[in-house]
Amino acid sequence: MPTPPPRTTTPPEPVVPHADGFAARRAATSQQILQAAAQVMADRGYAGTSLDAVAELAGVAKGSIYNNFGSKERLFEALIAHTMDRFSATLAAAPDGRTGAAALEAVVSALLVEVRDNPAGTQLLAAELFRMGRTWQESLEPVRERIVSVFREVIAQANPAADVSVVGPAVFGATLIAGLEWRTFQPERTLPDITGVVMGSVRSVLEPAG
Amino acid sequence: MPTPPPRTTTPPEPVVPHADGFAARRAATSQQILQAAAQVMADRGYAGTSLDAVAELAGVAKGSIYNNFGSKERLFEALIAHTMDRFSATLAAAPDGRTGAAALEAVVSALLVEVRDNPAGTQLLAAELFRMGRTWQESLEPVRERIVSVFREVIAQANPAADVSVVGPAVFGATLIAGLEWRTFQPERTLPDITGVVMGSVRSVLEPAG
DNA sequence: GTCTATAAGTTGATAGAC
DNA sequence: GTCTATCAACTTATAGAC
Repeated sequence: MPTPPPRTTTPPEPVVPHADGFAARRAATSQQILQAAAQVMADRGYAGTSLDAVAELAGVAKGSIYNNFGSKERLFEALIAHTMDRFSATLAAAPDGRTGAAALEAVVSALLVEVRDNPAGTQLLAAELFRMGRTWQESLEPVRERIVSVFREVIAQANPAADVSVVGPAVFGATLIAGLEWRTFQPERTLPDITGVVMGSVRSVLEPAG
Repeated sequence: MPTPPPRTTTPPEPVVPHADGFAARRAATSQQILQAAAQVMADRGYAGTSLDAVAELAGVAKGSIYNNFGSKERLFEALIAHTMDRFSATLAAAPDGRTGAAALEAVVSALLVEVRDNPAGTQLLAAELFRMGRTWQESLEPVRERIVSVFREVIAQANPAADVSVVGPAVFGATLIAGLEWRTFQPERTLPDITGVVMGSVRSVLEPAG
């Protein structure tokens, strides 16, 4: 019986069994936890949110949060990142080739849509974004920057003379606060209606200084 | 955020001062506590703030907080009320007989001054004002209303055709967010400078719709 | 100023899914 | 056989009492 020739290549990697199934299961519970965390944290804030509440709402055990995220802080950071990816992608894609006033209107409208359709994410951002203390500044600053930069850039393109470092945040703030007012107190009004009013309020950013 | 154990005794009455000397002492302690609470809560939020930290920063014993305010929640409510009285009084008084664009500019400038000179109060408002859950809505809604109403009224006076229920919040948001950006990232710029840029951004609210 | 009751973050050990 | 979710115990921080 001839012996097999010596190996000339490295042995095949021990294929991880059921890799896809495990990953899918893990992703599913992570999503449940993130969704629950968004709801609870939007209402109570980071410090006010207990992992017991998140676990109960998500329908998982508290230990699962640690399996998936490692700590409360990292869960929060993942939630911020997740929410921000949504926001940034939506806002950045909104102009979609448009320029000038049409581009700004698309961004304003996109933010209003997020305020309307993603209340938990919007509230989380609004509430935590303004915490300027050292505590969260490092993790939240890039988030704020990504959002504001979309406004800055679309305004700069439409009106190169604009002082975008102040005007950008101003238009962002106008849209955000008007949107919160809309969703909370006048939900019967339509998106084009509110978009038009906000654009009418800030349209002078597209015009020469006066 | 540990929830307080159930009370076994009745809460201490918000003691009515017996004599003027005592009242003055009490008022001084209350002020110190309020000031410390504003600083800590602006950074950490309500739930993230421990009364130990407030007491230490204020230089008083923790028991003094209970003597003066009765509970953490009532301290927070007093802080909100105190901050709001400042804001409302300042904003409402800002027009000082002016009308039209000058009145709006005075209000915008007054809010920017508050953002610059009262950072703790501003941050506390910005962070807690947008918490829409049932938790604080009852105590914070009147606060939001008082601020926004100043903007609504001055705009309505200047331009009766304006849709103030949306435009008011929009101008408030524009000023607040631009002010935060100013204070945090461009503190070297002057108040008239920033006031001018914000007014330039929203000046169309004073003009007929277009 | 000190003490207590308690809530909530964290951590293995274990059962269960794939 | 691995990887994931669960549960109970541990540890710390803290609101409120005295």
